[in-house]
Amino acid sequence: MPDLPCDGDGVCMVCSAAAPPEVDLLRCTTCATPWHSPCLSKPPALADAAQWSCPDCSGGPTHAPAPLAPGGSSDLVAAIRAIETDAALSDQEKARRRQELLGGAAPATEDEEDEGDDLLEILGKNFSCVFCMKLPDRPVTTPCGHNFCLKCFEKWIHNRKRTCAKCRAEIPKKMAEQPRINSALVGAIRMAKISKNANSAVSATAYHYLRNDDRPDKAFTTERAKRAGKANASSGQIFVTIPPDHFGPIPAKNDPKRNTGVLVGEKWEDRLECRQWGAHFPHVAGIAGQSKYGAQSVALSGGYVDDEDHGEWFLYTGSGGRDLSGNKRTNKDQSSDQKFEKLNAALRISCLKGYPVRVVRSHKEKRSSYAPEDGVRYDGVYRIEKCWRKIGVQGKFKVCRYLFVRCDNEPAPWTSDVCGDRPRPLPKIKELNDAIDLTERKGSPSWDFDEKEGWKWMKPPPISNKPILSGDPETDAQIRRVTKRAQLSVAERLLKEFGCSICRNVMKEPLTTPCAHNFCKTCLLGAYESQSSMRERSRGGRTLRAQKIVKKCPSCPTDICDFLQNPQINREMMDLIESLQKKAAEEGDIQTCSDGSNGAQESGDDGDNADLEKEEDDSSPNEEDNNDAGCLHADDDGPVVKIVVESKEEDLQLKKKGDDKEEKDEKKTMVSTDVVDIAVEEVKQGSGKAGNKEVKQRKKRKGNAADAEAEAAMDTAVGEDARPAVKRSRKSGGEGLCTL
DNA sequence: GGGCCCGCAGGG
DNA sequence: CCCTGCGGGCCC
Repeated sequence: MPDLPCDGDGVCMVCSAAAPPEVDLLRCTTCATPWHSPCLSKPPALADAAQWSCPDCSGGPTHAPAPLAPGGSSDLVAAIRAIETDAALSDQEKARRRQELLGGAAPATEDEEDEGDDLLEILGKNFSCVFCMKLPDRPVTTPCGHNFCLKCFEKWIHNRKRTCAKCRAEIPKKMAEQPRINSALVGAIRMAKISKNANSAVSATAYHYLRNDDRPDKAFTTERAKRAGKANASSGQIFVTIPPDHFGPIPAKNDPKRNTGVLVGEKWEDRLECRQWGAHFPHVAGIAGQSKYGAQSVALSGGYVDDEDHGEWFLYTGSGGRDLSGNKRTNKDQSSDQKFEKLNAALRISCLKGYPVRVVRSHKEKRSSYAPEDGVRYDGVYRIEKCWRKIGVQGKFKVCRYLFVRCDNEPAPWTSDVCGDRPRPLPKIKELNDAIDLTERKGSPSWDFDEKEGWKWMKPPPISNKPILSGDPETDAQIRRVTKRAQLSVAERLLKEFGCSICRNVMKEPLTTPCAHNFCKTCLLGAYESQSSMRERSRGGRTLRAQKIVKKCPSCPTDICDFLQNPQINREMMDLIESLQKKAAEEGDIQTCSDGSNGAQESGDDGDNADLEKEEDDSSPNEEDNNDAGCLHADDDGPVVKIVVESKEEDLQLKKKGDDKEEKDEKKTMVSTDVVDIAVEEVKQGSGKAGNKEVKQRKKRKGNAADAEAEAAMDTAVGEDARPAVKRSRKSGGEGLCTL
């Protein structure tokens, strides 16, 4: 028998004793509900009765966690589970990754802990449920702008109270009957808690839960290719425990499978297998790197005729400047200048910093005597001593050029030496005479030679910005999502929770509608500005009864007309937002210097860079979209004002994640049929276009080739799409084929 | 050996 | 999201 309280009439819902004697009644200190103590499965000791919280409020078994908002901790749990089940990881490594996942960055620093505390404090100061005095669990917000736990609120309502416990304002029937959880608050509170509990409670629970989950071991055989062969395969398990932005050799400690590390001369069948051992991660691309951070590795596979291989040193060509239309991945012919951007910029950073760059050679490089006969081979680390541009051998366009010189403690696979490299004089490069944009390292290199210890990091290697890959695409995608969130400061993430879905900025004077959507006061009111709540109708000479106008919430079909009569600012939320903004502003400095963009700040090398940037001919793409992305607006239907009196049953309870898309589509169709109604006012001009885009995207998802083509035709005809036709052709070609 | 094709991974 | 990319299978 579950524990049940006394009902509204004071009748025990367990034993049905009407009006039990007062001594047998226990009042919950949290929700004030009376309980018949003899019927409790675990009645409190007499001494504790004064402090007693009922099973509903104290988190007993009936108090199962509510389904979380989309993108919530279920992602997190899945990601943690993946770590736990990864047999390739030592317990220590697992712990480290869990921590990374939960805390945001590798070893949790004091700062982070402080941040968590601060935020919880801020939250606690601004929010507390009047009933339980705690941070609201499943928070609901009254139209008068006060926040409570759902449970506490329901208890209150259940006791036939129809006024706000805080301000005594009347609570509308709808809110009383169907309170909505304010998911913006849920997110904010949860994040603050996670950031606080990263090292203790949360991870401990997760750890236990996952330890017991003995899913079959994926071992090291995972090959996720869906079709035979590797032409279009997924890469499979990653065996080494380095993040994809790890520089330098792969040491034994990151090779839990063999405990040898990746040794010079190791060979693999192909690029996918090479990737699994971390020597060079990209599946197709020749350069692994990030434009503001550096390049970790390159592949020599004969993709660029300008390459020139001399074993201990070689000349490498940058990427780009080629026409990849027609759904190609590569193309021998240059058709435009390469620039020091993207991966080419990454290589240049490695040059400036003197980072070690891993090099793999592929059998596909036919013109080099150092290339392996078959497969892909790891040849150790090199440094990029100089880079520049020149007109490529094809004669028309500029290419980026890089001088790589070997600097590895292990001998190269082709030498009979037993020792690795020693610093050697730079080779004389003829083409340097007509080099453009020459860039050389000015400061001392990060990776350098020490007479006693050989090649080593003289300056600490750059701190990784990425989680370690598992090779399982789903897991990695989840981890990426989680860490991406984690990369924002906690305060920023909290602020993100408080975005107004009309103006997309952090809310000013937030209003919480009875349907639990949040907007800036001015945005929401502005959206209905020209509408009065009643509409005088006259037909012929006589005046008809005034008809009530329905005003739809901008985020859902709920009529919020009554709420709009006298909307109350959610003061608590407003105060919180202000504290957070202050905190985020303080954090600002720290954020910017930890994001890895300290790339090319070596003394004095900036002059060069600036020059380069200026000189680059600007064939800037005519982007029709700004980065505030159509997708943000796409689900923005704007408030729809209509005059129909209809009772639409809303079932917008907390939806499970994954239902999101359907919900959106549902909403869309609903609106489009409703638009027949008399007055339709859209908040945003141009939302029609956004909608159009959304439709296009959906079609694309469905792979509707005919529609896509019609669309493309329309684009051309209307001239709306300013992209060059070649760029589209790769995409449309792909679509056409994949549907058949 | 060359051309075509396209799933996938990563950068921004 | 959209774009890029020194692959790999397959057909000619």
